[in-house]
Amino acid sequence: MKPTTPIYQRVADDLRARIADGTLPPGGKLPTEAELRETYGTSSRSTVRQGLALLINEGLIVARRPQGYFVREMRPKVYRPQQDFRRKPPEVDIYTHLIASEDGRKPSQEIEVSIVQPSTVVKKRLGLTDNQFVATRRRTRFLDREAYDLNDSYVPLSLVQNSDWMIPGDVPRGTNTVLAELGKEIMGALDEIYIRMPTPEEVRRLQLGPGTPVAEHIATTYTADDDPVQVTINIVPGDRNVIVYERIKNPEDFEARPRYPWGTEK
Amino acid sequence: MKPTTPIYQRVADDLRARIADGTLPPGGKLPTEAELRETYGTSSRSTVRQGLALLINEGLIVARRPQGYFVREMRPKVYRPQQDFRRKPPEVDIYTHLIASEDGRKPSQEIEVSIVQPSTVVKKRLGLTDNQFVATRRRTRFLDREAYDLNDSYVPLSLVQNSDWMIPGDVPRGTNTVLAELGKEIMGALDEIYIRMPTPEEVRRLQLGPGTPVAEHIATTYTADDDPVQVTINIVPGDRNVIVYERIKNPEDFEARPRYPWGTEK
DNA sequence: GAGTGGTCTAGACCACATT
DNA sequence: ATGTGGTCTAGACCACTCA
Repeated sequence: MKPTTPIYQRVADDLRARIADGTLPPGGKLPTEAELRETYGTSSRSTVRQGLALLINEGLIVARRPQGYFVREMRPKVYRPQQDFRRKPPEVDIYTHLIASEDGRKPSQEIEVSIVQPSTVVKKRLGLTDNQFVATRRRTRFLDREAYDLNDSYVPLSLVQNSDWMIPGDVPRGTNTVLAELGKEIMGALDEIYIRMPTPEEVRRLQLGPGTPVAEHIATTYTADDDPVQVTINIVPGDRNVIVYERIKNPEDFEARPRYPWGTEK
Repeated sequence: MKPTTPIYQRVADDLRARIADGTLPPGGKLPTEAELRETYGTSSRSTVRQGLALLINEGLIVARRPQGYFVREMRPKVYRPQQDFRRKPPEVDIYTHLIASEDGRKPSQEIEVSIVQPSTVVKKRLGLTDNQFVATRRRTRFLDREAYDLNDSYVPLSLVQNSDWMIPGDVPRGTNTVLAELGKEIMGALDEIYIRMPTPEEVRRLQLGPGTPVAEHIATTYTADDDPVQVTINIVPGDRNVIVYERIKNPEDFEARPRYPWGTEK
């Protein structure tokens, strides 16, 4: 009956409990590997490191060489409201301005426009055949220099060739307005949210710490006659965002709705 | 300039590439630790294990002792549609029936009802003072025996005392109907979605593999006069779910909307 | 019984930030 | 210069499943 819990598990469990009850506060310093080795009997260095690795992968602590291990501080989360789709379609390029008004931090973005072969994910959602190309706007968006999401939009090339959509910079009136001028007014959208660990590429672009999962948010927008127009793939780091949706029975009540009222902490 | 990449990184990078390009298909067997040790020169066992640990934490592989390491197979994702809030409020307890009709798998759930002191998360959203208690329905929901989410609802105790809400079983007409009968008709909701790694408790209850992140979905429902009624906290494992929302400009078009049409794979 | 991964030991040398 | 974590070596014993 007695499957004595491994030493590295006890290390992780004890430290996790001390983090949970506040004995080790956010930003606080953990014992060094040498100290832990002593605390938990004469175990070897890799054993305590194995325990610490668990906590790193849970996103609870970070290692800062050569200062030691520290309890991770959650940066304030970004308010990411779902736009009211009943009054106006979502405007992707004015996102940063929306956020700027909610928060003291300065938004900026890097935009890169190109023509590519669509991935199967994009192809399937736009209903494309094999030899059709798509135009893509790849954005990395920052708040006070810190990257806070990746946002790549795709539309069939035939649709936007020679339009403002292809301008490699901010489109002040919003890309959806451009699409409306091209006869593709957005009337609805389907959002899919996948939860997963980031790829190494995403870790690099978003400077993610270990143990930070992401949401992959795929939004497909449609015209009134169910014609898919644009696919947007949004990579949202879990440690600096909360995704907020509002649902309401009667759209006319919208003004009275509670916005996201809980500030920066859950 | 040449910071030679560590051996364990090369192990992880190579294997990750082979998984990405399909050389190692889902369910396929990786080389054993001994084989990898040989492939990457005379390195020691812990070195290759360190590389494999990276892939495990990325959710790409699993270790099955004593068969070896295998590429993780994504189980078909559960369709989790956003109910149409404009026609009827969400009915939490008939969730399982909704899903049963979309999918061949058999749903079941365990429900436990109790009275507790609210956590700060719940207290804040329900606007409670310090000495108010809440009633809670904790559910673990299964599909073909596999747990696929945790769903805990909270309402002020004063509201539902002696009502059907407290029945520790399925409430066929839905808990929101019960609340409506108590004078609290749900007219809107605010959804927050946090992305994070699971707690050990969640790992246990959902039998999560390493490297599986979760979404914590907090839904707060309101009456027409902005009175919070119920908080539901839903823990959604990332490896067996996709969260789907639909947005639409004109509610009357709803019937024509595209549902989630992409089956079990992204 | 053979082979797998799980746990652990007892060292080594290194890069790096702070003192 | 010191002490930290990062990487690596070269073993050990164990539990478990499969042939």
